[in-house]
Amino acid sequence: MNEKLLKPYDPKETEDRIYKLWEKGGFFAPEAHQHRTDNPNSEKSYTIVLPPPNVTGALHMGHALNSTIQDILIRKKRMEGYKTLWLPGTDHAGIATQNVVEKKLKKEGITRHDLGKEKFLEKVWEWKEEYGDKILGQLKKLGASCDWSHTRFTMDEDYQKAVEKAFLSYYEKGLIYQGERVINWCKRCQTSLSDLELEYEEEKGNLYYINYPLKDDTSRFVSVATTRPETMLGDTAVAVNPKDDRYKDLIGKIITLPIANREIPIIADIAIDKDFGTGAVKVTPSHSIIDSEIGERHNLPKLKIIDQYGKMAKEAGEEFEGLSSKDARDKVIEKLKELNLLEKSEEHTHRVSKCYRCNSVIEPQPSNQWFLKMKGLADKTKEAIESGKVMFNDEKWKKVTLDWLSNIRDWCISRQIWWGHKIPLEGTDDVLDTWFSSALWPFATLGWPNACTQNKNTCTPQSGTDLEQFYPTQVISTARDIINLWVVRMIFSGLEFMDDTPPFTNIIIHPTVLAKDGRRMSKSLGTGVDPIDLIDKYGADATRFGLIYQMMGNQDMKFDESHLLAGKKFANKLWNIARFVLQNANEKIKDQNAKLQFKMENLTKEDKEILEKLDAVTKSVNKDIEEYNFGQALHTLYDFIWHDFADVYIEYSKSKETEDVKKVLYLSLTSILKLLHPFMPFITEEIWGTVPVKDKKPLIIETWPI
RNA sequence: GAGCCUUUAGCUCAGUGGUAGAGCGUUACAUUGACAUUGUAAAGGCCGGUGGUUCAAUCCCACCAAGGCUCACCA
Repeated sequence: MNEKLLKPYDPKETEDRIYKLWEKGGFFAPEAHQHRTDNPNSEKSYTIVLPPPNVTGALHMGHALNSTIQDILIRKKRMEGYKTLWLPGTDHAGIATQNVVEKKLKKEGITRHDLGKEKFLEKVWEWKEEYGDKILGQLKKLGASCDWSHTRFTMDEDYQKAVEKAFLSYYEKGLIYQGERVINWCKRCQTSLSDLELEYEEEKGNLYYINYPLKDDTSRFVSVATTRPETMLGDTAVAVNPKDDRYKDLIGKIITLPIANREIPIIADIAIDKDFGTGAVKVTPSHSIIDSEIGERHNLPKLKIIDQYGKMAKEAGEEFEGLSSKDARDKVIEKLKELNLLEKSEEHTHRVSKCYRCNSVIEPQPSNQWFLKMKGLADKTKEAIESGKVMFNDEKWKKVTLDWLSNIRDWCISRQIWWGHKIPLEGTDDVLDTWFSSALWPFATLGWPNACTQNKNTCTPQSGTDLEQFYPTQVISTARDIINLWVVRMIFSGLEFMDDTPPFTNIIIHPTVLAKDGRRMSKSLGTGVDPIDLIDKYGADATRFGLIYQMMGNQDMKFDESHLLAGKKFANKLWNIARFVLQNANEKIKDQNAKLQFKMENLTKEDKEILEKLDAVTKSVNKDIEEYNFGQALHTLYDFIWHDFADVYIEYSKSKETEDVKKVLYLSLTSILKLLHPFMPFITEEIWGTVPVKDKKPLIIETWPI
């Protein structure tokens, strides 16, 4: 027996060594299957693109879980003889990365404006080099069998060309347009944001009821309810529902807007809910997206009274100019009280939209931006999902996604930040929404558009290119919070640019890893867990085990470290099982390779039972992995290995040292190692290295036992 | 406001129309023989609440409660 097995298993020493063995052997490359002679899958490719982590920070538990899921799939397919490619990379993450670099500079007392654009971008690139490599290094620690020679970054030179090409292609088709519209504006980041880049928080505030006097009869009022009285300075109408009997006679009448003393009309619009507030709404077309839509329908003038920093603008009136909106609000209320026009105020909880990157309150603003028309692209995407060309692992996401696509607005794709892809047209310094480039990930990473045949609107890949070999991919695995931001956009981008071929067939939305108390894991809450610490403490295999063992169904999981302890114990158990079996494997077995023959009639009841169970376990584990029930597969293996094989059969074998028993032990061990390898790749590879098999290959490229 | 999910042992979770299961934790006993990161055994649950369907409900249905998620232009 190999002397290694006589010592206890040491993950720290083993894991780095094994990982190097795999890398040196070139086993992560798609060609790793070529050593096989009899391989029915040799022509089939199996591709997964890693959701590129942002270069903002470090690996978190979600990455660890997601990478383990993808690694399980890739390792199994590799063992099955497929031409596998797991393509890694990182995302430049526009606003997020610009913000972290700005924060770092702030500690040194400088702003990006002090540095200037060019110098600032140099700093961001330095950051990217440091953190981009770091996070990929952490994936290696976890055992991720990515093909590192295919590593991509969303701002690689080729990738930038792909982004340019995609933009111009939309533009030439008339799908991208520029226009002045009210958009979501982050006054901290000084940029526009798409509807998806907002987060909502409940806030307690007040609902103020203000009396607006009629011009012709100053004794009559229309009472309007608002949470933001200061915006009345920009009102250009009051709107009521056309079916609201209370106001029918007032439609078309004129109101004298208090404080500003402007004349504004009372209009009728179906967007108004009769039952909320007073049923009459002040309309501020410049500072509310809904109001701007009402304004467009009625050709209302726009009055921009709040500037890009959230301060009152000149148009708000001299006495308000320069005030913060809070101060302006206080002042407006004071004035209304003086005028005796504040009818009442009541407590009101409402949802405030905030920037998903810096948490500042969003200030809707009219702004000249670029938009991508969504209707047609959304319809294509819906068709692909409805017809089953792309499938979610859980039906509920299908429904949610289709609903979202049915109510979609045009996508504001321009951002006023410095870090990102420049809009490839003259006359603008804007960059693109970071998700515009992420949307191209499944094909831009594979050589699109250079790998396409010439003179075609859609792409037919040239023979032999990565694009031809590895597109479409088979499965994408990601977190639920980026289904709309990313997954949907990849689908329509694939359909648009790759000849109606969706970028993947299956979508795995994995559980969210929560802290044990059910709260979100986050650094600022102090609830975060660093997967690298866990790997140090338990080993990568045990960390993977702990995560997958807890992943039953698609429920979010409250992360419990005790499962990692179970994984560590299990690794030890496996190590000792191997030690026992290999101590007992005699010379004869060593010569016979893994294909051991039995005479069934000679086997005992116990022999037959364990072999039958092994067969059943092999089949169910295979099926569970194919159906993405990873937790279930691991439970099955755990129970079989520990309780059926070790507790029962190994104990039995001690009293019955026949040739057949040794064969059964040996055969079971080799199958177990193979079945367990996708889940716990390091220890299984290490043990495999000591197993006496003829013409043995590393386990990572051995044959899957079914 | 609409939709969805969860509730089972101290903790994290499986599960089934007919005596309730795992891991971790706890308790007792066992140790030079693959493994104390072990083995054997034990304690521990009116399966969130109330009604209904059924011979029979933790499971199916309705309602309620608590917690969570997603979407939406309620000012």
